[in-house]
Amino acid sequence: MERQTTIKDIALALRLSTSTVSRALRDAPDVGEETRKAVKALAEELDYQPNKLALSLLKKQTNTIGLIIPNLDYVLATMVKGIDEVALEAGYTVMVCQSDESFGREIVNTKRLLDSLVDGFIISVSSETMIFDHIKKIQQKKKPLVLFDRTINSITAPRVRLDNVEGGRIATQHLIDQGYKKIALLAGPENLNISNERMEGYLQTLKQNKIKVDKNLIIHCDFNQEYGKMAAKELLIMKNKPDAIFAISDRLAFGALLAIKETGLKIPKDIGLVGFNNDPMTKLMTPSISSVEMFAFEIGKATAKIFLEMIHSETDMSDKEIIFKPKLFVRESSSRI
Amino acid sequence: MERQTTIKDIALALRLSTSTVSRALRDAPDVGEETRKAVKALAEELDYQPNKLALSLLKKQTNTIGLIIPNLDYVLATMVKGIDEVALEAGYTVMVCQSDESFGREIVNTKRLLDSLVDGFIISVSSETMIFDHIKKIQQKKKPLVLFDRTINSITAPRVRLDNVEGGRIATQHLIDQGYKKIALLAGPENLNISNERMEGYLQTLKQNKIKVDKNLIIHCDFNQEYGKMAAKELLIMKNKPDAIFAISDRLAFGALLAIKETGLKIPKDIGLVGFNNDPMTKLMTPSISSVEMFAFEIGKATAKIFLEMIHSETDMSDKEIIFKPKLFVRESSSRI
DNA sequence: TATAGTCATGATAACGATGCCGGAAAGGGT
DNA sequence: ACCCTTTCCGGCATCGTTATCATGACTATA
Repeated sequence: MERQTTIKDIALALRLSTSTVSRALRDAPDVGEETRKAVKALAEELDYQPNKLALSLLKKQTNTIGLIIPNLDYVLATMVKGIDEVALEAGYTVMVCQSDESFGREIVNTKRLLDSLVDGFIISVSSETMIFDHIKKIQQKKKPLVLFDRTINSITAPRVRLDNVEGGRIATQHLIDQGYKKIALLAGPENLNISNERMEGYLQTLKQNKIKVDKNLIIHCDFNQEYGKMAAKELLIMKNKPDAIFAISDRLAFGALLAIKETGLKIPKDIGLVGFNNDPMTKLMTPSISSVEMFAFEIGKATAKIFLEMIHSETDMSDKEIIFKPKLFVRESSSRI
Repeated sequence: MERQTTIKDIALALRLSTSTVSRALRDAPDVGEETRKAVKALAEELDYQPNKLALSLLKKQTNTIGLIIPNLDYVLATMVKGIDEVALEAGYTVMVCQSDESFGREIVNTKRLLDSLVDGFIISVSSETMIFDHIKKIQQKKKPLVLFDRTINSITAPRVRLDNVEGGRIATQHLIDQGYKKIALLAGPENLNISNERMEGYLQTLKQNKIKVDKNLIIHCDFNQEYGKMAAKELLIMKNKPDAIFAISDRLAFGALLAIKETGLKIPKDIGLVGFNNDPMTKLMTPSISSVEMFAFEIGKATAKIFLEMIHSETDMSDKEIIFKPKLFVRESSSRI
């Protein structure tokens, strides 16, 4: 690890004070023209890079964003890309930490990032997280915080998310419009907002269409193909089995697709299927799977923008909420008419 | 942004010097037992956290790893997870930067991370990268550097990767064993190591089996389903069209699968298909796709371990190379016998 | 009793940069 | 000849922490 050239080296070489060198490099007004040129020339020659640590220590600002996410699946990876793009543009670096859907890991990550003195946090909580003390701690320390995708109602902070209820509605209504009568719901973990909201949309739509809710047709499971497959199997061996499945995520839908194929049922004739996220893979399956687009990249960008706004302006934004409207992409798996 | 409690606050409150407080907190030997207790108690009460910036500035060490990757697809996300796990364990935080397969972005990211004074770099290059000055600069600054997955031969640094030639061999040999005669290759970008190595394995195996290489059956394209589909279509409308396709990545294989389906050819009867990466999705396709497992998680962990070794030991490791052996998972898309 | 040796603590410099203040030199106006 | 303003630059403190050296009080030893 080579010693970096510092402002002091330049000062010494040119018989100037460090103050003057510092000013020259920053194009401060009160520096002689020749001095400035000499300093810049030497800085260039010695490949001088200002030491960010020293600056951060002084300014109490690291230009770093702590990003905590539960995993790196298609949707989150896309959101991260959006966040990254905006942050980079604004001169911020993003520290990504995966909680791996574990409450414990999320706490460790939060602590780590707090210790590293990130300027603020962007968080999407793990599915296990039901206690939010670690997040409250961030706010106690008055660090900017933005929640996205999987938001939390009991925390007052700006949030960016999809209108999941609406997503549940359009998916369910579409299935009903296609003539499906007994629509099952493959839901996510029980305490997860996004899952419950999509379920809410599902329930609302059933009621609006005067379809009785059958609780047996609602199954919760973790976001994982295997679980999705098992859960779908459970549904398909019931006496009163569904003629359509609305999966709260595409991963679950992929699992369901496998389960359906194994039972020999025909899609979309015998049974319909709609997923959520509009994963590019949905197009590639046979049959292709209808899915609800959630504009992950845009959500990521909007999140980063709000974060930056929060950092740069003094106004309270804690009640700001940006909600994206979902859009259904109809494909073979649910096109019966 | 609330003022953090510092060592000075504690010193002032207890009428001690900062030196003593510092020693007490670090369990240094020459501190009175009572003093130590008092300091620790107060530190606890005030929720004191040592300022990492100050420490880093002093120690010239940030406990941070700069990770540069071309994207966050399944394989890389899995590798990142492996790296993250090992790094976290060792007290390091990973700064992930996506180059998005762009040479320019890769350079910007490198510069950023260098400026942020990360302790070292772990890099998998973008497919555009053919000039390595930015990477050489890292080495000039004597920062530890480990290359993984997409490594570079002209740079002397420890590397962790798959035996891609072997991967190409086992995939190709498998297709030959299944009775396929005219095996096409869906290759990646022209200057990408991993793609060329897999191609090398393909070529070797054809020669060993006395099969003449038909250059028309080798098509290069970017890692993207759409391109994969287009390239496969090109192959399938040829007069002398192939009876099997070996795709250098599963994404390309997914595209190829679509193309094949559209032509109405039967898999695996009329045409065989083998992919690379063993993406979980390969199991879910219809038909399921045979694929070469590359042990991404293990590669990630091994990479991080080497990095840590490099940081902690003084011995030169620049010729260290860890090579994982691939394993073929045979599925429906190539099981003809 | 003089000397050396422990023990607990304090003072100071340092890491690399910036911000504020003050001062010398030069120029301009009366 | 005097004062006032610019212009340009150096000195010092500061950010939070640790390392090194210094100091003072007490104890043990000959």
